Amino acid sequence: MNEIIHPQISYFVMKECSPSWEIQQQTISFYDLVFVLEGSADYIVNGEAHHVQKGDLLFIKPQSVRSATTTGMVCAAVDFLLTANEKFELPTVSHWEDFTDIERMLKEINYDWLQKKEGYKMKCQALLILVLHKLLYEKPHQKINIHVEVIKRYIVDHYDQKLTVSTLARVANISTVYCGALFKMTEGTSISAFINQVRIHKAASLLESGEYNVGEVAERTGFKDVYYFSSTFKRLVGVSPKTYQNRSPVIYKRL
DNA sequence: CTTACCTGAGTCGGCTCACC
DNA sequence: GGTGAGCCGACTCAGGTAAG
Repeated sequence: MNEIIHPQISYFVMKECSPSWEIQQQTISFYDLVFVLEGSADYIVNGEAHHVQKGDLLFIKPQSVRSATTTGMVCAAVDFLLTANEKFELPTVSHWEDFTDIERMLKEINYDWLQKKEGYKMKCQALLILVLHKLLYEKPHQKINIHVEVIKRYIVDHYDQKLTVSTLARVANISTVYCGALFKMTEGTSISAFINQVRIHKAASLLESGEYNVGEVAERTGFKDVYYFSSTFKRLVGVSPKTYQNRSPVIYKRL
């Protein structure tokens, strides 16, 4: 699957489909995404029947044969194309417990698509990429834990400062031990590992910039000890900070 | 001389588990 | 959702080597 794709929206609609609505059997030449916001519908995709209802996402690939009927449904549908070397894969049907974010973005696309003001295609394309990113990288049944979100955002905003679990627990207003356990359970990684990951990602971009030496990068990313920074960087990235910097193209030259 | 890196010892905070 | 205890690994510090 591509890390970045450039979907060209050919058709977008957000509408209420009456019981008389139907799609005749046809082979499509585009990607078709249908998000059911209310009601239900019966789709047949490549000979396979799918009953979709509120919260269901239907994903149909190009060259698929599809037909559909409904007893009444509110849905958002988007048809899009990718360039020849781009690919996008999702299950034909997936169910989303919490689709408020997706619905909000689809409504935003609808708002701009209907107005067709200058630059609307660029904005709709960007919003569709956000929707596709969410569909691809978030699990449909994944519940976002508000405490963990608060902790992660605090870490990203304060990675250059001394961060302890007790500080983060206070920020999230939960106990220290529970904080660590909750984070591990939700994210699958420990808090300290997450902090290191954020710091090393930031360090890598500072090194790439060529503006700072290894010691300055260590200081700017919250590492008190440049040697500890160096060993952590090497453990996570695979090469020492200096080697990494030397391999990166120069963006800024130090004076 | 400066910078980067390595190693070993000691300390302390975080993680896990059992339990409430 | 929270606590206590024990273990372990992350981290610090000091001392050293190597390369430019």
